[in-house]
Amino acid sequence: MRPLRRIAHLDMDAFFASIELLRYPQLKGLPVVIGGGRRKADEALLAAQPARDPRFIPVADFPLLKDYVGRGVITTATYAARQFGIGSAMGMMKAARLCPQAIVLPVDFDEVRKYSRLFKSTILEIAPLMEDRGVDEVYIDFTDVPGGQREGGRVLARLIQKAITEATGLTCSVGVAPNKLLAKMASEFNKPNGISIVHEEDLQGKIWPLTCRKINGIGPKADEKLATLGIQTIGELAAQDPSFLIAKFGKATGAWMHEVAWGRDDRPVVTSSEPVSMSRETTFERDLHAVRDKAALGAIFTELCNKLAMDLARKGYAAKTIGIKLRYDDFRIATRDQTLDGYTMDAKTIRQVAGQCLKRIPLDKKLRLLGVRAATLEKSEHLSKISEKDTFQLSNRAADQANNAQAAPERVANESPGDQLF
DNA sequence: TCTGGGGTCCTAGGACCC
DNA sequence: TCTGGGGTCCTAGGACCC
Repeated sequence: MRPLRRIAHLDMDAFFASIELLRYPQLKGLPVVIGGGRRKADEALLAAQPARDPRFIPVADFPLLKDYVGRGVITTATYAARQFGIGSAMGMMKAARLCPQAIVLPVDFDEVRKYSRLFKSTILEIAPLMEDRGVDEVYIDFTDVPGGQREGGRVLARLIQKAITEATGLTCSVGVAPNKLLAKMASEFNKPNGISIVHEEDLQGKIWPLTCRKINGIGPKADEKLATLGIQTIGELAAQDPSFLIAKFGKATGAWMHEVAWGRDDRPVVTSSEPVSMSRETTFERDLHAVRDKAALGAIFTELCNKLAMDLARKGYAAKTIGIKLRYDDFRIATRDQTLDGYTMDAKTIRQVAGQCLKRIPLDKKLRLLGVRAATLEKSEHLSKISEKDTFQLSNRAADQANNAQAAPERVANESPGDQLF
């Protein structure tokens, strides 16, 4: 008889912050927030107050550092900091208001990577089918692993949780359920350091009372739209006619909503996947203008292209599509991209094509972010040797499209800042 | 006092081809 | 000559996630 499908979702508790608490045990129990990992901001943090332990800076002192780190966000907050309403992705300045005494630490990416590898390798020694969902999160297929069926998966979950804590000194939360959708929700039931088991028959009792927002894939927009339709909980969503949801949200999304509300999800645990795109982007310390800050922007742009080329080379990929992204001072985002005839991983080529993309965007408003993206990737060893010249010739179609874009009415002929800049 | 950086997937329209 | 339908590629934007 085929065993029941048991899928686990595991995520590390307050990962970035917990790593720092291991290093500085004297901070245990205190509100601590971790910065957003902007290199300039981290350097400023470390340099700010050499008289004290330079890393222990209360967030209240952040306004003094505003010129350097004012645009930072929080990656993780300790549970003590969360008591004050501080959470991930919150701006540093807002955190400073909510809890002025909270200690701010910069992200130590080397440490994060080290612990990430450690907890994943610990899992793999016990359960081979693991899907990577980021530095601090995985799905695990328990179905055929010894202990994976005992007590609905609790026995194996306990074993893995214990092994991770022994290997890393950190805690994690685990949910085990018939599929990824329910496992992800279950892992949130008992944080931190918890285990939750969900069975198919728990749908009505444990899942339907939750708000729709708890579904992985329903974000703020969909949640708001559901609310305007009078649908708050997953149970209310399940009660809707599929055709109603399809009429409101479109064929794919509407049908999907109905399925997940009934706890149905047959996505497999995927142990490896090919990247779809790679990108580099940066938010400037102050908003920049295409004309007035031409030199600074140009240097940043070239740097991003160089880094992207290095990323491609390091990971062994070449790209056929090069694109750019920018964010205006009003937070609106614009993107442009261009597909080449061949593949490239060359920094100069990337810079040139990205520069042409930039020329197709109106640059009248100030910018706060610039990014460069490589897509339509291919493993570079799969590619036959193509001469560099050929790789960046635009296809006729791409060239036509670029020309059409240049002729577009929103573009100010000849006087576009893009022309002056590039 | 706002709001990082790196991703994935979906939609929709137009070009182009059969 | 007119008309239509399907399939694929390309581009832009947006929602969502970690």
